[in-house]
Amino acid sequence: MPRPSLKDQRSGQILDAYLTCVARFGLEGATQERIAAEAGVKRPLLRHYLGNREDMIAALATHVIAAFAEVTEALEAHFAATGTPAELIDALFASGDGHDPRLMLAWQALATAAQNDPDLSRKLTQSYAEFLAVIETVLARAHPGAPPDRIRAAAHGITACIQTIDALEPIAPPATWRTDLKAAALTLATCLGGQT
Amino acid sequence: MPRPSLKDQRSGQILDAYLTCVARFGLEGATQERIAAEAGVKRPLLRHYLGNREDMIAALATHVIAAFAEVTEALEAHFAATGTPAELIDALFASGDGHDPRLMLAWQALATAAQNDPDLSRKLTQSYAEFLAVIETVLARAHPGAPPDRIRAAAHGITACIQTIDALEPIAPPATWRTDLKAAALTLATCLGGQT
DNA sequence: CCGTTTATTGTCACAAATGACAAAAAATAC
DNA sequence: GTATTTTTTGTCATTTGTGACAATAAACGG
Repeated sequence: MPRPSLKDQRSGQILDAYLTCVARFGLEGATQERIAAEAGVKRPLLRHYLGNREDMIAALATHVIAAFAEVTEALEAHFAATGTPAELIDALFASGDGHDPRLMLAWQALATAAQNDPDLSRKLTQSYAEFLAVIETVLARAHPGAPPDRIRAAAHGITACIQTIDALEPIAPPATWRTDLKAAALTLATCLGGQT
Repeated sequence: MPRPSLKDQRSGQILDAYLTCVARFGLEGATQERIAAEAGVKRPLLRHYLGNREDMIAALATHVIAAFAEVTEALEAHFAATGTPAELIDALFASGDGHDPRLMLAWQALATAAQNDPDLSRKLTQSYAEFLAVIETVLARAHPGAPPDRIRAAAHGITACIQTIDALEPIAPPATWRTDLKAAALTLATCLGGQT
């Protein structure tokens, strides 16, 4: 019988290196040389496991969207039925926990490249919408009387704070910025009950 | 005497095309071919007016930071001494007004590339901080009793909403998202008075 | 008209990225 | 040990990006 396949393991390893490079250099800056160096393999292996450049981008998009969905599902599992918005915010802003800034940076890079790719654009929009939906669910449960408009707005604002945290990461922002963005998210989450 | 110099005009024209390409393809994806095509000039002109690749990036960074500062100063001139936070939010989210989504996208692209360029990183951080400061000034004037922490947090949240609007632009988000993000910013601006 | 300065175009060489294929090495079943 | 399949490496041509220089065209003052 054949030699045991390392396809899954190697593919994951290369995809992770790809993710790192995209987060650091952007989508066009993530050359095969850099990816191979980051992954610690020879360049032809990239083609062997993930295909040509187009295939690699598609694989990365699938990976990022899947990882995003995983985060979303984990949040839903933990907070959809129980837990306060404050706990949700705590979990979202817990640094290092299960949260990977590379994911959002790669998401942004893909979004930039999606301007001429309606299908990718649609997938990214959907993944973002699903994330929003979970936040809305938690907020709506904590504030039954709040109007849907306010719930939606708060969910968008909270998500924007999270997104901005990761987007600012490359310029090494002052530590207070992180605190302030978390506080802003918390304000949005708790202010729903304060004023109708 | 010499032929009249078009340096300023041409430089501006090329820089604008550069900005467009960076917003669409990212910093590494903005090749000289694309820039020249976008600007409607031959490629060697880029070198003639802006220098080599490194010079071009520096020129773009200067341009983006200057444009950002211009927006900041305009805001300060209009709202620092008078005007409500609600009017500020209205101005910030007025589409097409004087606001150019390419600017924020290029800012992000530069930020991504600034990971190995401490000087650029510092300049970007500073431009962002100055923008924040103006928002804080307006909020503090409207809510004299609010603690500085809350003011800072609100300013960060509002800025995050603006940043996210532009960052989502490439994927052509639903119209409600824009409305919701503006509503979130408005909530942050007005919620300061509601609860101490 | 002439000279000077600038704009504009053309062209070359060099480096980097990518795509594609061939070949060697390794591991497992039989 | 042999065959088979997979991994891994090596190497080529093609394309693209960049840098640098030369040459032409144009505008203005004298």
